[in-house]
Amino acid sequence: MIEFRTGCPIASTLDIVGDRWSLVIIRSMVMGARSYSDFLAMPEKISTNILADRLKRLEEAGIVARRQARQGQTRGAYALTAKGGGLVPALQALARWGEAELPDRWTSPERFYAARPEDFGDDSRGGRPGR
Amino acid sequence: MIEFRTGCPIASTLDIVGDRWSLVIIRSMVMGARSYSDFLAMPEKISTNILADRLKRLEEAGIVARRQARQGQTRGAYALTAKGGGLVPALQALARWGEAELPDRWTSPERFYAARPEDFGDDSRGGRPGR
DNA sequence: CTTTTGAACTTGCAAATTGCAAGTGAAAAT
DNA sequence: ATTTTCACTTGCAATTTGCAAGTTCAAAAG
Repeated sequence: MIEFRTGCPIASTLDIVGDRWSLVIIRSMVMGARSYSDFLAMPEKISTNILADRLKRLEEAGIVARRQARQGQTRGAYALTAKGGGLVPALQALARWGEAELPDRWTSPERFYAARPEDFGDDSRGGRPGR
Repeated sequence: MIEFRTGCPIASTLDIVGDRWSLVIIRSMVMGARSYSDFLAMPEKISTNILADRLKRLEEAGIVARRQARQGQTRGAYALTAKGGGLVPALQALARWGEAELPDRWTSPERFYAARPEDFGDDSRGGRPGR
């Protein structure tokens, strides 16, 4: 069980995703990452134990869902839930700040800023936008 | 010197403010906290060594400025710079997510959502809005 | 069908970060 | 002049992070 410092919505949100890796993982999911190896391939080079732990915590928090490995599927894939998709605006705001205030950062691809919370969750079959 | 994991603007922003306390401190500054003891009085109960360290790092990052203790002033006060004010939208997005998705969180006061980046920085004498 | 491969974790430990409690030193208050 | 308060610093213990090896199990290869 996760311990909230106070009832403050900001502090509480950070109690869930305010560590060194969670938002980086979620960013990659917004950009299309689905599998464990997709996350291990992130340029930031997360280590495997931390990744496994973060995925578990994010799943427990209802931000990420392990999609059932159905017939014909290779292994379980991860997806952002609707709740997780709700973090998209926060991620975009952090990205804008980084691009505006820090020198020499990458420019986020257009599809990142085009992402909307509604693009995620609800096991929406029928066309994810991103490629 | 701060080490960036990659050139990703999100990861880099988190390399600066993505620890357990920095954004909580900045939230309190948006809400009007100015002095060391204001921060120690936060409901989240930060410990003094962490607070001193975070203020130093945020100052080095240009997010917070130590206002000179001039004649007639009590002791040095801290203020958000324009660069720091740029984080307001990210904070508001995090707050909205917390209020929408986490049960029983506090409702942020109206002035928090009313805050705008331009309210901060540039040693703006002549009327801070808050209060 | 047996072996190999590779993706998805686990485990063990060292290093770094965080948190608590107790100082310290200079300015303010009395 | 002495006490109190504010703004830190210091010394550990506890937690978290990171690295390097395993381990497991399904699927592909032989």
